[in-house]
Amino acid sequence: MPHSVPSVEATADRLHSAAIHLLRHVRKEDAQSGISGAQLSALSVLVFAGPQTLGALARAEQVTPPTMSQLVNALEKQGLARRKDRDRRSILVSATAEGRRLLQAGRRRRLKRLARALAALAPEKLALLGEAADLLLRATAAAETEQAGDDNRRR
Amino acid sequence: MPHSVPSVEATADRLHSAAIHLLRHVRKEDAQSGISGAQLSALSVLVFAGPQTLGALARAEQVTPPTMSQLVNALEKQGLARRKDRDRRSILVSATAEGRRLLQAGRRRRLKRLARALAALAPEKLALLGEAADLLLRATAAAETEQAGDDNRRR
DNA sequence: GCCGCATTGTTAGGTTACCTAACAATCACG
DNA sequence: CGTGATTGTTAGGTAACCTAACAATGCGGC
Repeated sequence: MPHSVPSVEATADRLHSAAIHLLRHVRKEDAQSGISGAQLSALSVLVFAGPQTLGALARAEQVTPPTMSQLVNALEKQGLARRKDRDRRSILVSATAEGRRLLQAGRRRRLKRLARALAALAPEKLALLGEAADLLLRATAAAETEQAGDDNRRR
Repeated sequence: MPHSVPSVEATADRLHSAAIHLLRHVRKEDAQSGISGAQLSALSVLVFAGPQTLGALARAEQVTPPTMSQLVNALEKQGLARRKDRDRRSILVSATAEGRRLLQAGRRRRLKRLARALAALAPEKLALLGEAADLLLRATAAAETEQAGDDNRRR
């Protein structure tokens, strides 16, 4: 087992840890949004991935349909999302303008906090981080689609 | 507003997104651990940061003391953590050997999944990711200690 | 020494997030 | 058509969180 070159395992470990700390850091801003983490996260999917059926949204959030139904109830009651019939059994959930506003405001707070943490870095370090983020996004996205079949079979 | 050099804001944004996707990806393994996400996360702090008072653990998990008390109850009932008196009002919570085992097993599953996603990358990309992880860890850690005073004042 | 005040946890009681089981309705397709 | 798979919701329960109130202890000033 070679280890002279950066091992995949060690890199995975450090990335994992970094991601945990990063999100723990920025999540401190979320209290100010006035809605819960679960609702915020669902809303975020709606805003960035667009309108979804309830089932798709549940899968995206790794939650069962009844749970998502109730989260959407809460979001609707606050005017942040809306149900719309697609055919007569499935529905499309989408964010309202107010939902988008609330989400973006919270997101800006998160990013601002993260930006403060990055402010002291030299430009080339920043560039390196940017490139790393892109690599990571592509790698996890690829792994998702690969394992989509797997996961479906497993449930 | 300059944008020729990689802007801090844009980089923060991509890192944020990458971290979210990364954790969403690996979290799929957690169901197999048999305990809940909240318990797993608290246990992880105990294993990696060592024994803590209940209050410190609550702060680390960004949760109130009663909530943490109840999480620790659950962990104790399963033999994964243990309370120990420090003086006669404060207690030290620590992971048991079984707690450490369970945590490490889950962690290995997470890392394995992440490693699979990284497997296709060229060695130099891996090295880049490793360096990025380190940079990030240091940057967020520094920001934490800086804002510790701030946060204390705010509560 | 001791008195007040801050620190540390727990109890009580409530809300929200999540689950499984059961169901209702609709769609798709032979 | 009618049967089986898909899509949501209702019902009922547990776990995760909160605030308020409290009990007990530690600690610094006098």
